[in-house]
Amino acid sequence: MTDVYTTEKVVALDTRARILDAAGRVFAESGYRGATVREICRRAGANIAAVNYHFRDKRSLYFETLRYWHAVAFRKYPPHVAADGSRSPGERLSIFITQFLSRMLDEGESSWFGKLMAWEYIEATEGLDIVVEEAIRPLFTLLSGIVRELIGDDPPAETVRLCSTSVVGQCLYFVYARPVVARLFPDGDSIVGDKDRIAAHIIRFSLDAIRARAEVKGGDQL
Amino acid sequence: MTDVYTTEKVVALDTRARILDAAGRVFAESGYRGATVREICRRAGANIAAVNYHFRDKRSLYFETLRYWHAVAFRKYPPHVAADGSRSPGERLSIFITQFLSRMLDEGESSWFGKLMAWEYIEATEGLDIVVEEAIRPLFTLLSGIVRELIGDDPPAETVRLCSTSVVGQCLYFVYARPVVARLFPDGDSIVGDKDRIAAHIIRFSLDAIRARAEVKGGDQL
DNA sequence: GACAGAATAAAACTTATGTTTTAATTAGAT
DNA sequence: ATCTAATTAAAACATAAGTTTTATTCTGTC
Repeated sequence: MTDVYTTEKVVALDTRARILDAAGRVFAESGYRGATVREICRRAGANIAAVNYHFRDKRSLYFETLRYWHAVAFRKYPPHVAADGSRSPGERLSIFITQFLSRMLDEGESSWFGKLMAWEYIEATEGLDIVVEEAIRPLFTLLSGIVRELIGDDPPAETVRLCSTSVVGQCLYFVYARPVVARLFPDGDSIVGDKDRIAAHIIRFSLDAIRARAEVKGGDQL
Repeated sequence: MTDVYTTEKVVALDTRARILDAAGRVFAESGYRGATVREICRRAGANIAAVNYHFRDKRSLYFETLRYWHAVAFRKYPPHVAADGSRSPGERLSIFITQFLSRMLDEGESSWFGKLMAWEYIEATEGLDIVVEEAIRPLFTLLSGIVRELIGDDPPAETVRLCSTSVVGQCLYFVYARPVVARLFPDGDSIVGDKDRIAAHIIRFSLDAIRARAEVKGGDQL
């Protein structure tokens, strides 16, 4: 019976894996509400009933999708790179911002979880609590540490929170607002889609703002 | 016949106006897709068929709602206040940011159009082109002028664009990300909802970043 | 007071979508 | 080779939402 079970599982994984793959793609594109079970199954080459059979329902499929692609994304973009103590805080902020943008803007499946996360920001589902605790909070804590160090001299927690939020807000804007930005600057030289230029700007803008905070603090103390 | 017509119009406006009011509220709360005709009519105390009778369909009702509440919002928050030439660029940026946040975060109907605009950023409808041209572009142009003046010395258009975008991005983040921020900092002292503290932070962060850009430019020239 | 047209209301219709049922098929064990 | 359990497929079902139809009520005019 046990052997049978494993062998059967392999067969099941074929369809199950194809659905998880298609679900990652479709949920990333359209969000939870916008995605349809029919579209996921169509792309997976599976029958509609397969979602019920392998995952119970759309909601559970979504949770499984979050879990699965979270693992994939964090293998590709390990956050500890931005925590590398041998680098300066400024370098670490650069790495963080570049990685944070890549997570959401890259082509292909490595960015699916980042896109799911971006969707949760603006269209929260029941999965938000898990996403916050397992993905957003760790990243935000990492970012806060970098910001705290950049300001120096044990700044107030609220200052750190707000500056970190400004960094995240700028990044997310470039992910969400692409249709608007594309219309504002329809000429070809629009920055939309040029991840490197976007990253370079956010890094510079944020570093300047945070360092100014540090300088003022020093000035106050003199 | 003409007299009859005006009198009839008054009667029609009763229901029509109530629907327009309810539509502003519901579309602002839930966005175009999330809003339902049934809910709008329920709140308006009108029959479902009234939408078809007075506005043809949901899409046209939405366009009318945009048009109507756009006028209301710009009466309440005239953008020219942030263009007042007698004020310093820094003051004008403060006014712009405060107004921009108020447009979206205020209680009541004066913020409905701002919320509709915020929805268009993340869930574009066919109305986006109109919203961009009639509401977003004028504001962005105003903001760009302030930023250009803050940097000084005729900065590259792309620099102005990017810095302006950073300002807008920070503002919008605080509107969208409230569920996430509320979970990140569940303790009472969360900044969510404290519009004034949010505004003060964004003003400071942005002014510091933009002024740093100005200083470097000056430094380059020496 | 009766009539015409506008406005409202009730109900049905249509489509999209998640879910479930039931039948057919497939794979492995004996 | 046959049987059992797992898997897949087809179809039906249920619900929600936009739209439309039809009947009723209301308003102002003659």
